[in-house]
Amino acid sequence: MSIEHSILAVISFRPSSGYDIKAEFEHKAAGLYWGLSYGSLYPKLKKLEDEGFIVTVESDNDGRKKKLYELTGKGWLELESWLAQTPAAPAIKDELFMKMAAWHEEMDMHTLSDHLRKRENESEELLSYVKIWKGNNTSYINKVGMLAIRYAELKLEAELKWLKESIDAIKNDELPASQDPFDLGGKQLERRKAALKTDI
Amino acid sequence: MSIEHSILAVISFRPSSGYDIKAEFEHKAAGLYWGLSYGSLYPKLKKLEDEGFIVTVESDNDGRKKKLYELTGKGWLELESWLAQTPAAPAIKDELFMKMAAWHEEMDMHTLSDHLRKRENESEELLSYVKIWKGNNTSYINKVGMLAIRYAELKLEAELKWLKESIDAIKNDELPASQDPFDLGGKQLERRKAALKTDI
DNA sequence: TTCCGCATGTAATCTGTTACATGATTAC
DNA sequence: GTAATCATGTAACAGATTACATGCGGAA
Repeated sequence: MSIEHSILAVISFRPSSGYDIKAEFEHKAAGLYWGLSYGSLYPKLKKLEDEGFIVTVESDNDGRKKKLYELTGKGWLELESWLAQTPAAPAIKDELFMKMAAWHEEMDMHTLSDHLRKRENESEELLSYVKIWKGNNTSYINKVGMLAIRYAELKLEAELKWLKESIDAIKNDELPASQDPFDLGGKQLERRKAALKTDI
Repeated sequence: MSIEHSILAVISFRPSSGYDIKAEFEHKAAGLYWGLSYGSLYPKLKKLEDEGFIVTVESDNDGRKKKLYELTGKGWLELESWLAQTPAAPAIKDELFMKMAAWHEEMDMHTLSDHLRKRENESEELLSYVKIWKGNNTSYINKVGMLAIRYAELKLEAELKWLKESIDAIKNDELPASQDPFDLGGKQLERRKAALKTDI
C-alpha cells in the first residue's frame, strides 16, 4: 500500500500528472528514499481514482493534454492517517556491501578499488544534486522536509569519507584485521581449489 | 539474478543449509544491506542446484537431517564473475523520509517526534548489534568485510546524531527554514480545506 | 523533417512475500 | 509434556519492472 501513499504525498504538494509524479521520484526521491516506474504508476493512479482518493481536474494548460490529479477529502484523510502511522524500518539493498562481505583472497583488489571509486563518483554526484536542490529556491521543501534533506547530506558525507579511507587502505595495503576464529578463510581457499579441480 | 548471487556468496563462507542461509541474512545482512524470506530461498536453492552452481553434500552431522549445500566449480566461477561486475546503485526505501517530505502544517509535531524516537531506538539496537558482531570473535568476517562493517557503523552513528538533533529541533521549535518560492505551503492548506469541505 | 522531451498507457513477466503445512529435536 | 528452535517446503498472492505501443509539440 505504500506506493499509493507516496503518490498521494506527491499530489499533496500540488495537483500533478502521472508524468509530474514520475519526475518527482526520478529527480528527487530516487536514490534517496524511493523509486517508481510508469508501469506501476499509471495503474495505481487509476486505482486511486476508482477508490475516490483522487480526482482528475482536467487541464490543457499549455495547449498540451495533461491529466492533472488532485486529492479529495478522502484522499487527504488517507494520506494523513498514513503519515501518522509508525514508518516501517528502511529496506536497503546494496550489492556493494554484499560483494565486499564475500570478497576473498583470490579476488583482485584493484577490481574492488574500481567498485569503490565508482560509488564515490555516484555519491558525489548525488550529494551535489541534493545541495543544488536545497539551494535553488525553485523547489518546494517544507521545514520538516529540510530536516530530511539534512539527513541525506550527512549520510552522503559520511559515506564519501568512508570511501576515501577505504580506497586509501586498499592502496596502502592497510586493511583492518579479519575476524576468523575457525580459519574459515583458509578452508574457503581449499574448498574453492577442490571444487575447481574436480569440476572443470 | 542478485538474490541467487547473494546465496552463492553465503555458501562460499561455508557449506550451508537453507536455514543457515536464512539466519545469515536475518541476523547480519538484514537491515544493513539485504533481505530474504524462506518463500524465495528454498525455490532458489533448488534452481541453483538444477543449474549446477551448487550441490547437496548430505550430512546428518547432529543426528539432525539437514541438507548442506556446497559450491561447485561452476558456482565459484559464477560468484567471482558477479563479484567483479560493477555493483548496482543502492536501492533504498524509507517511509520515514517520504513521510517527512510530506509532513504539512496541520500534522501534529508530536507524532513526528514519536516516529523519530522510534527510529532512534531501532538504529541504536542495530548499531550495538553490529558492534557485538564485530567483536564477538565467533563470526567470520574477512578484511574487506571489516571495511563494510565500518561503513555500517559510521552510517548508523551519523543517523543517530541527526536523529538527536532533529528531535531537539522539533522540541525547541527550531526547525530550519522552508524553501517555498511559490507559496505552495499556503496553497496546500487551502486546497486541503476546500477538499475536506466539499467532500465529507 | 527529424529528433527530443512531454505525455499516457498496457501486457507479459519477473520477483518476492505471506501464510500455510509439516515434523524433528532440545531445553525447561 | 510442552514450548521454543531447528528444519524444509509449497501455493496463493502482491508488488513492481520491462518492453512495448502510441502520439503531440517544439527546436534544430
